[in-house]
Amino acid sequence: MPELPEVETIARGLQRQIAGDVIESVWIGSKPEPLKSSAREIARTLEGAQIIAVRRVGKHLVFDLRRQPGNLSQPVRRSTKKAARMANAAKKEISGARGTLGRRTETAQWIVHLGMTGSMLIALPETAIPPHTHAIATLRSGRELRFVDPRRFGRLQVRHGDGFAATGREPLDVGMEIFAALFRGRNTPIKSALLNQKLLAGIGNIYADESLFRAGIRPRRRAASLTRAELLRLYEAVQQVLNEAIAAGGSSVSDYVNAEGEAGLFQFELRVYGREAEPCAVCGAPVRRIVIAGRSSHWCAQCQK
DNA sequence: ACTATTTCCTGGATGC
DNA sequence: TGCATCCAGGAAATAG
Repeated sequence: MPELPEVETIARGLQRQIAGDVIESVWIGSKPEPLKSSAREIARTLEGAQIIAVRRVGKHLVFDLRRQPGNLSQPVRRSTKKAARMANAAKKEISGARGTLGRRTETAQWIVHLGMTGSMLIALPETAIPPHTHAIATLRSGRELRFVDPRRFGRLQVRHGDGFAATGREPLDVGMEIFAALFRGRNTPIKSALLNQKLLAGIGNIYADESLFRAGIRPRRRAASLTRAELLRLYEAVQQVLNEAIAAGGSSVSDYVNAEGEAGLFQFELRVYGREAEPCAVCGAPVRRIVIAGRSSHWCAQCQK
């Protein structure tokens, strides 16, 4: 399931391959459509837009777009000096790192949440369209961007402007003091707190379990009961696990593949997730599985207190 | 204001 | 073999 490292891997692949490309047309199929914006609004926003950048925010993929309002995809006319000047200004903006916003371009964002089983694939049009393909964006380069999601928990959305923000802190950017403050006074199990996207954005079931194992903290411990030393261990464990997982291209435990359709490798490094009854890699005690907030939680009773 | 539970969805695993 | 049932889980909705 795509969590922070998986979404980061996909975003990097997309950024490398399709940044600068232009979306020429959009097809949205299947009903009910997995959308937060209407199909019409998504098509209207994406068609003719240039992809300036692709990045990750929490578990969301964010496509930063730039478009010429009221001037879909046809080239800018240069019949007058004024038009030429404006075209140059627009060009400068597109090639420049972050120019001032001109009158002739506007920014928009395509926000994609992959849910449990979603993938965003770069494909050539001649390759077979896999089952459960819910949206296809055709690019000027001739390639296609395909949103595939068997379990349909993913969501597509467009926004005007460039202000999409995560609901919670980025685990890899947050400082220790703010991290510790997130859990202060919370009576919920630390496992639930780690999954709460309004606190930290991007951690899901796999990396919550792995982080707690590395930090030596039982998943049922009340968040507020963690000592400063434990919070520090958790802080470091979260960053370590996420960074290692990103370096390994994510964990492919179910359907996850990156933008090129390749699996990750971090599933082989998981120490407790999905290892119920197997011996703990550190002490040999059997890994346990309990349910917290309706989610499987894997842990070692010897190593975690 | 918080916390806990239910719901959505479908392929794969399990059970009889 | 076949059919029914269960399970996985992110996040929004609902309940307490």
